[in-house]
Amino acid sequence: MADETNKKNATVVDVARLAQVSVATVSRVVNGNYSVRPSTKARVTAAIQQLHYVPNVQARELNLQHSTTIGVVVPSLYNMFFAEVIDGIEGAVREQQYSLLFNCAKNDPQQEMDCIRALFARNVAGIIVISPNTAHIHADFYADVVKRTPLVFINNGWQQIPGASYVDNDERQGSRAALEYLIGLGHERILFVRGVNSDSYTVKEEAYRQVMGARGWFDERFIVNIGEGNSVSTVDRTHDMLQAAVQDLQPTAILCCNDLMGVGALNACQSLGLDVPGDVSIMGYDNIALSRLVVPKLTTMDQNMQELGRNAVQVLLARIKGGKTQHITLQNTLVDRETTGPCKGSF
Amino acid sequence: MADETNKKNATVVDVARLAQVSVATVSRVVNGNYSVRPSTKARVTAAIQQLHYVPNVQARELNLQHSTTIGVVVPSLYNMFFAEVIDGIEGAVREQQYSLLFNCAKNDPQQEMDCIRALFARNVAGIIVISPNTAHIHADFYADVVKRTPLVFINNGWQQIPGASYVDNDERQGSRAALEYLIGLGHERILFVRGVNSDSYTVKEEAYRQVMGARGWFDERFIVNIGEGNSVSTVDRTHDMLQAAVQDLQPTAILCCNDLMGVGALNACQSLGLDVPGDVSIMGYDNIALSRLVVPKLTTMDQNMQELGRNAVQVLLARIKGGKTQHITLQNTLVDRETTGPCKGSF
DNA sequence: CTGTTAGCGCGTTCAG
DNA sequence: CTGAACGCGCTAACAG
Repeated sequence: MADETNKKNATVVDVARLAQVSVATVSRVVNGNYSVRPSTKARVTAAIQQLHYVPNVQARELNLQHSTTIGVVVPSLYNMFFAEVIDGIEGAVREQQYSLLFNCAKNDPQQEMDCIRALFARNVAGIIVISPNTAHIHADFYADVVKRTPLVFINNGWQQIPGASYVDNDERQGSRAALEYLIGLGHERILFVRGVNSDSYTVKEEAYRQVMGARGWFDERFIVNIGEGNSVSTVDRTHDMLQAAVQDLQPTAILCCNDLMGVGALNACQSLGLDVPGDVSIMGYDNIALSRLVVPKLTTMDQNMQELGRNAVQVLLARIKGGKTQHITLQNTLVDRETTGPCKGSF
Repeated sequence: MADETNKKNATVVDVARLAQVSVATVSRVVNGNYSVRPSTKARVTAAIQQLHYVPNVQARELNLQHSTTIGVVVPSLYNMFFAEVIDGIEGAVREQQYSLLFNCAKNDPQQEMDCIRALFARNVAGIIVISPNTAHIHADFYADVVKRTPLVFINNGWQQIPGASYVDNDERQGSRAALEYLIGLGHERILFVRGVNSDSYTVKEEAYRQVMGARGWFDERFIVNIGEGNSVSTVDRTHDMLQAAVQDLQPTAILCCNDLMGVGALNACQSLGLDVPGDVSIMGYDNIALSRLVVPKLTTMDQNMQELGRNAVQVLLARIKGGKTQHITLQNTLVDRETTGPCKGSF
């Protein structure tokens, strides 16, 4: 009822005055770290209620010299992969009572650096960078960042920065597993579809060369590079480029570096009138929601994005609290759905 | 060279000491709001460089009594709709040199309120809530929020909170336009697909009833409710439920309340061996990336998510700077792609 | 043009 | 158990 229509938010001083105590006492009941006589505690609590008092975290952090905000930088929001990783991060961050400062670099190295700098100024306790563009950023830059604040990279295979932590997937092993699975189904003519501008494509291609080469099946022409691999247009470009490749090379299976390409491959086969998986088997990589939305549902390798995010938070927080840097590697697991099946021989 | 390996970040005091000036002078060159003799300015600048000094925004804001952080609350990240709106928000926020505190309510009203409270404690300058769950939250709650901080709702049709701002799409008009388009193509037997737990479905259904009723074509059975409409499983559930409905009712066109349902409808028709758009036309709503990824590409109504986000930021900032609340309504425009075509009569 | 000082909101000594 | 005073990093007001 005695509702203060005062615009300004209440502070410890206001509460102290109303409760007839000192600001120190207010602080004590708010934080509950020192004993306070029950009767005065009650008075303070009442005052807090009445004033709708909420402690100012900024002021507290300034005083305590320690932040409870962590920053995250992501290259784009247009690949669900990132959205799902962020979802994992956000959940873990909230559980720990931290807050999340969100920045999107829009696939631009310059903006990526700007984001990091902005985060510094905000006095974050640590930073998580998803799929950083380290190929286009001075190595010194992140080396300097690490001197200032704990840093965790998610899915960065390009270069190691001493002092940073890493949470990755073992995409080399995952790619091998995918290929072995296809081979187990009887496939030999396996097309490999990759993109540009990400180290992960290269890692996967190496696995492909090795597995196929060991069996004497490797053929350079079976590697198709469809260019930019992380945008919406990736699907269409894959669709277009693969129609020709499939007709020329007559593969019985196609392994794609991500699900966007996987869907593009699926569309291409359907445009060609081929049955999937009757005539040709298709595998994606990532297991983003999209892979479950198409018909037939895409068989893929799960990059467990949620876990990527949760692990990154855990590693970061451990580091913030004085622990060491870590390098966690998760295993990709195969999600067997509807686009793969036994090889029926040539078609 | 003289690289201070000191863990602590440099402060104005450090810079002042090194440059042999007072802290006030440092502040002046940093903010450039008062004139400083070029020679001393140079000394200060040099010291800043040498110390890698970055102003502490938290401290500045505490002093200035005004925040440059805005908070955003989103119900989920698993519908690309939200990801794209956030993308718009993030871009606009950065342009204005503000930062974004990100919170995900995971479709839970309780968590939605917790997010808002956490934002208060962080002393945000204002808050944007996307598709709030006002149906399950005390009206008082948001009424109180507005007393403390500027608030903008994106896509909230449920209830008006005095003192809040709104950025919406005119989904009523958009739905009418969609129907008129279908009718112009010769369709009369138009199935309407909706979900639960969002006011937007009801708005669209009203438009459907009105447009169809005016022509004497309305039939209650042509309204199909597929339940939860914003999750990944929405597509599958629509797929399942629509197969029966399409066989029973023999529609020549299907209007869906969002693209997830649109894709489900497309899958259903294809499972039935029907040609889209030859046998039946399908329209989605939203124009999320997914609508461009399926084959054939989905005709849909564009909710211009980017603009939703950018407008929300603009409205919020205007309010923060002392302006009035606003209510902006955007128009949905039709995106004519490959799932709609002229009605060939019954099939 | 430059230096000194007060105070933003808070938690924590240190005295009582 | 409680209160007074200090300082976190910064900017604005006021002197010089």
